[in-house]
This record gives sequence, structure tokens and C-alpha cells, in this order.
Amino acid sequence: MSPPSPAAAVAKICFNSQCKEPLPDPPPARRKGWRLRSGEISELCDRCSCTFEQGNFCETYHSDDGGWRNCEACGKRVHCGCIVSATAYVLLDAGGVDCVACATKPSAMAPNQMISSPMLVPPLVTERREFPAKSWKSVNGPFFGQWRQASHMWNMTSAQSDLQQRLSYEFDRPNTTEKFSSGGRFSVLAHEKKIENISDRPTTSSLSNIIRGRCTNMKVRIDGASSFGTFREGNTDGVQDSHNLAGDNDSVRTRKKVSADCCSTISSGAIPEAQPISCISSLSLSNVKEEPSSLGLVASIPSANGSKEQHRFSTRQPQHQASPPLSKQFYPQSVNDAELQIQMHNGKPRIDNLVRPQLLPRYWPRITDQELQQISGDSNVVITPLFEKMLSASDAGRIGRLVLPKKCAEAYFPAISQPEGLPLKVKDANGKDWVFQFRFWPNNNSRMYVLEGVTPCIQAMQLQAGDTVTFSRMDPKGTLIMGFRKASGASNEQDSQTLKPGNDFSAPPEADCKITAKDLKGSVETRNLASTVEQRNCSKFANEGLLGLSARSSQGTSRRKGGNLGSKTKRLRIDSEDSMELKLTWEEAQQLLRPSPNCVPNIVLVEGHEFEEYEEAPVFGKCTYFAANQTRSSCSAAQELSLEQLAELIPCKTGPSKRSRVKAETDMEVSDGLDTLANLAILGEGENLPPPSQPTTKHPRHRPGCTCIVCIQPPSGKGPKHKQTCTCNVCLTVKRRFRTLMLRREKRQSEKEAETSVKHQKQQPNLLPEKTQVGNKPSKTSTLVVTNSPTKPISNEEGTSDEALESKRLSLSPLRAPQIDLNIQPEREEEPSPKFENGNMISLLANVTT
DNA sequence: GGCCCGCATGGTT
DNA sequence: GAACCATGCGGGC
Repeated sequence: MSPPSPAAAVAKICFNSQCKEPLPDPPPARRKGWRLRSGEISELCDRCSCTFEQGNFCETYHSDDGGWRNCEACGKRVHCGCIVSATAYVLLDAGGVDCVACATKPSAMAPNQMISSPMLVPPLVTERREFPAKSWKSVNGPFFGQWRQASHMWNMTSAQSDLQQRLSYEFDRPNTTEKFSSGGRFSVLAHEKKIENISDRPTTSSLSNIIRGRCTNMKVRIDGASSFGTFREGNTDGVQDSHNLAGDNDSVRTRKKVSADCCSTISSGAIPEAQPISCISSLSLSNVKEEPSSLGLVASIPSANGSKEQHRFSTRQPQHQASPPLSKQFYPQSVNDAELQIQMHNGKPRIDNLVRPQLLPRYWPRITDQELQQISGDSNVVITPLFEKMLSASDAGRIGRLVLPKKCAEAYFPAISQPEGLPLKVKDANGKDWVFQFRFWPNNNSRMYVLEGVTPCIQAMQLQAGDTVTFSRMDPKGTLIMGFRKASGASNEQDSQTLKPGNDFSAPPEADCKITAKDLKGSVETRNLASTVEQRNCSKFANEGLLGLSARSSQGTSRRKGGNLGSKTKRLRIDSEDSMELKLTWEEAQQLLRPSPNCVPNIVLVEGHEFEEYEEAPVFGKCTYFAANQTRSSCSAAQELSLEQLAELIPCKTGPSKRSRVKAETDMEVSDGLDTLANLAILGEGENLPPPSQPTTKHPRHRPGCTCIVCIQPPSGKGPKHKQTCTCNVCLTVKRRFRTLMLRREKRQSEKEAETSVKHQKQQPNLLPEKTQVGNKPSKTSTLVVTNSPTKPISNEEGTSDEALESKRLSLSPLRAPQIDLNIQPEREEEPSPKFENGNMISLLANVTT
């Protein structure tokens, strides 16, 4: 790039040769830039001036030029190749340069293995308006929110890219700041004082400049929201669109045009939400560099749960909050946009500067200060968030393997050369040590890193798919810290840790409602969804359990196809989709719930909403029609099976293999929201019932939402088993139905025989069980479809017939004797015969029961 | 039969 | 198209 031409000023255009924007005649918008060789001051347009004041001028306009060097002390990239930045560095006697920030430090930096003490060389410059802001700006890079780099990553060598150096200089000087504040607190006021002290020198700028620059940055984020992580702080001018400013692909790729007025807006004092600059937590403080550039800002940002949390904004240590995609996805609408953007911007995780560019944003840690504090417990440690990962179904499953993002594993975990890996000691937020096996599998000429043995930890944390685990490093010991965050924007670590122990940590407060599914196991992962439901006057059902299932259902659905919870698009859709799904399912659910026949509800007022409370469990009923134009059978358990019965009935299945269970779990269809709710409603009643079951929608004739006993059954193997001699209502009902089915089958068999012999016997099928020969066809006929038939169930008093049927049932059942496979597919053999379909079923059944 | 290990597969980025 | 990664799945114990 060529230096600005003095002629530009003469022509009353911006001195910046890359801008050349005409300067307004009345000079208010004509602002001073750098001192020219002639002694005059260049005149810049407002925009460029702003950039200059913020110290971003060279980075903005000269980033591709030569002459960039790195501060010997801090590694910060300094442009030494133009007059603009002539005052931004100090030539060192021993060679090299120091940035002004380091050069002007009154004292040596705190010990930091990575950063040498700056030479206390007073600035040689006389006009250095941008100094503090410059320091700030430098944070910007394409990764404006860089977090302190992992220590081992800080061993920068000259071979490192310029970008890396530029990035890394900003961060990871935790120790330098520890001494900076006593009591672990650091306030901007103190900082301001320091700045003022420095500003006694002509080379420093005022805090207002800093703040202005900082806020400009915020504004940038606000305006250019979506490209989080790609804006360079301080690049507030729209010009950046047309210039390759960043020098890195990320920036170039995602740079967005920012409204040109942002600079002036901010310069005019509009400081968005960056107030009270105070109270930087010790943890944060420890990461704040002892220099003006490490200005820490605090903004109150409503947490997802509605409470306002103070979030520190450190230009040097942008704090842990939402990585862009995540934050965009999870932060509720309640979060003020501006705040959110600020948060997104400034809360950029302090991720490793070298690794971060390689990490997908979804792995960027967004652990909060509170979380960090909670983890650390004291201010003498430095917590460096490394990465985080949303647990996939398999991660949270029983396999006990947590798949680690490759780059994260390679960057932050010990290098392993053997697949066996090595044990890795990880401390959780409670200080408990866990030892995982960190290993890898060869995979497609690559590696797949996993942490094995995480199940106990995950269980202890009550995590499940969709939740997020965060990995941090606690210095100086370098201890690995494993935190977690419950899914959804509403829940954070605090949330999760305040949950009551046990699986039922999300027990609804409205436990008095019969249908509250008080035993539903859920999680806070869907609090955002809960809110959605609550908004729909569904607080009773808005319990996490209920919603959690829905969420899990979603996850289950997206298992294979787009099942990656980390999938950006998927995650971005989670809220809306699930919410919509809940909208539908809730309404449907209302219709699905029916009182027991002889039950009079008590009207309970909860949160202003009326709920019908039944002494007897509601039954779940929704008609399912098997054949068009013919209500052959209502697949409604409500008519004969109470919820309690169903609850007892459901578990009557032998447990399949683990693999089958897993498969069953993954069979869950998100589109079948009704099924989900159906199961919830059913299961919610049973204390002994397993966690929400997956609907069975494998029966072609059963529509999604079908509530028949077949469809509502839980996954195989769950729940208590009933003995063969069990006489509970459920078992009796099952037996009764089974008998009905058997009789049906026998009838069909008889019909066949009859057809070949006596034609009139078609109407009088042989009902004697002894003659049935169904043994060769096991059993899928043991359909437990709850029919709508008016046929009276066969009573238990049907002595010998019952016994015969029972023995036959046992012989027919593909399962163990006392168990009935509720997963069998009735459609095959129970497919109604042509006669049935001709509407003769009732009469046939009547015959059966007589 | 169930569990675990390790690899393979395939969807997503 | 390659890399990543979630998950399936076979085989051994």
C-alpha cells in the first residue's frame, strides 16, 4: 500500500489514500490524523479518523503491507512500515521493537513464562493518540475474543505465522494481572486512573478514547452481528469491506460491511450497555493484562434464565460467553439484542489463539465467569477455557465414550501416539477428580479421539445429550477442568448444580397435578422450551421432563440424519422446531387426555390456569382408525385400559439387548410429537415406569399419535416385569385381549377349514382352542391393539378356555413365557381378513365371546 | 445374553 | 472432495 498522499489533504479528501472520501467543507467532520513529516497533521474523514484513533488504522489499511513486526515483549503485531504507526513502537537497543504499550509500562510485567518483561523505555513519540486504543484494537484480530492460549501453545516461535503472533500477543498473560489488583477485583476506574497516569505522557490517550474505541467495537458487533468472530475490532468503517484488512481468511471471508455511522455514533458517546465498568472478577482479572489495553468492561447481560449477570468485557480477555453460533442459537429473545451482540462480541471465549482458528465455533468455550469462578473457587488460579462440546446422544449414552473434537483433543490434551492413550485426570466443578482414558481410534487415515469412562461423570453431572461439557485448564497446575452446562440458554451451570440430586432434578414445582408427570425424568435442557409452553398456559406440562422428552425426541430424531447436535444448522433450529412441535403436541395432548370413565375432576387452579385433577389417572385416548371409512377399531386404550393399567402393562416385555435398546431409543421420531406426549402422559403416571419411552410407530396402520397399547409401549426391556401369575388389571387385560386375539385367530383358522368343508359354517367358526393350529405362526398375532369393539372382553372366569389359551399363548409367544411382546407387529397376521374388512368383525367377535 | 471394544459407515461441514 | 464425527455394528469376552 502506498502511503497517503499529501495531495489528498490538499484536495480536501481524506488523507487516507484508500479512502479519499471528500472531506466536508466545514471541518467538523474533518479530523486530525497523524503528524506528517512536514509537521502538519493529516486530515481524515470521520471514519478514518475514528479508525486511527482506535489504533486500527494500520491493521485496517496496511495489514497487507510489509513492515509488520512483533513486540518483543508481548508479541503484539506492530506496523513499523509507515508514518502512521511511527509512534506505535519503540526500537530496542538490542534490536527488535516494543509496542508502546509495553514500552511505557511503568514496571516490569508480572512473570509470565511467555512474555518477557518489557523494556522500560519511555515512549519516543510525541503524539500518540491511538496508543491505548491501539492496544485495544489489537485485540481485534479476526478473533477479537481470543482467550488466553493454552500454555503449551504459547511457545511461539518465529516460525509462527504473523497472524498467530498478532493474535497471541493479546492474551494469556494471566499472571501479569494478578498483581494488578488486590482482592481479585479490578475496576475500570482503577484502570482509568492508570490510564490517566499514562496519559500524562503525550503518547497516551484518554480513557474516553478507549471507551469510544471500545464501544465502537461494540457497535460494530451490534451492526454486524452475524459474523461473530470475524470482525476485527475497531474496523468500524465501511471501507473494510473493500479492503483486505484482516490478513486472514476468516476475516476476509466473513467480513461484513458495517454501518459507517457506527463510529460517529460511538464517538458521540453512545456507549452501548458497557456500563459500569466494574467488578471484574478475579478470574477475569487474572487474565487482564496490565496495561490500558486490557480494559475490562462489565455489562449486565441477562442470563438466559432471566437474571442479569455481569459480564466482563475485556478487550484483552474477552470473556466467556456465547460463542457466536451458540449464542445466537440459544440466547433467548429476552436478551437484548445489543447486549447480546456485545456479549457475543466481548464474550468471545478466550480460546487458544493458535487453535481457535482451527476449531469450529461450536467448540469455542463459552463458559461464563460464574462458571469459572465456581470452578476455580479462588482467584489464585487462572482458568483457561479450552473448548466445549455439546454432548451427543452417544456421548451421553451408556457407552461411556465422549468423542472429542479432534483438533481440540490434539490441541489441549496430551499428545498420544498409541491408540490406548493415557489416563487423563479431570476435575469437575465440584472439585472431584475423574480419570478418563484419553485415547483415539484410527479412523479414515485420521484419528478419532475419545474420552472413555465418562459415564459416571456424566451421570454425576446429570448430563444428557444436548448438554454441554466444557474443558478448561486451571493454571498454574494445568489441571484439566470439566464443567458442564445444561442445554438451552436458560440453564447454565448454576442451574444444573442447583438441581436437586438424583434423576429427578427437574421435578416440576407443580407436583400436585395428577398429570404433571411428576416422575417424568427430564432435564433442564429444555427450559427454553418450557417457557414456550408456559407461555401457552401450559405450565403444568412445561416441566422439563415433559419438554425434555420432546427435546430428546428431537435429538433422537436427528440422530443419524443431521443428528449431530453440534450441527450449526441443527442447533439453530432447535428452539424453533421444538417449540413449534410443542405447540402442536400440547394442543394435541389436551385432546388426548381423557378422564377415566367414572371420574369427576377437581378443578385446580395453578398459576391462573385451570386444570382438571382426577383422582383416578387420566387415560390416554385418541382414536386411530385402521381402515378408511371404517372404524374397525379404535386404537384407544382409554376405553378399557386405565392409565395405571397401561403403566403396569407397558413394562411387560423382556429386555432386549443393549444394542436393541439403543436402537429403540434412536428410533424415536421427532415428527411424532404426539407419540412423545402420549408416552409422557402415560409414563408420567407410573412411578415405576422407566424414563419416557419411545413411541412405536412401526405399525403402518397406526398413525403418529396413535395411543394404542402397541404404540405407547415403552422401549423393550424397560420397566418391571410381571409374573405370569400376576393378576393385576393390566395383566388381566392383556390376557383378556390376548384371548380375544387368539380367538380371532382360531376363528380364522376355523373359517379356512370351514370353507373347505361346510359352507354354512363360515358363520359358525370353530372356537375350540384345542383345534386351533396357530403354533406354527408365532405370534405376531398377539396383537394388543385395544380395539373399539363393543365386544365384551372375555372374562377371567372362562376357566378352561383361559388355561388353554394361556398355554397356547406361552407356546406362541416369541418371548419368554410370562411376557408379552408389545413390539410385535400386529399388522401382518392380525391383518383383518377380507371378512373382517367386510364389516363382519363384530359378529365374529361376538361369536368368539359366546 | 450382555457388555465392551474397536472399527466402519455415512451424514455433515 | 476431504475431514470430521456421530453412531452403527461385528466380534470377542
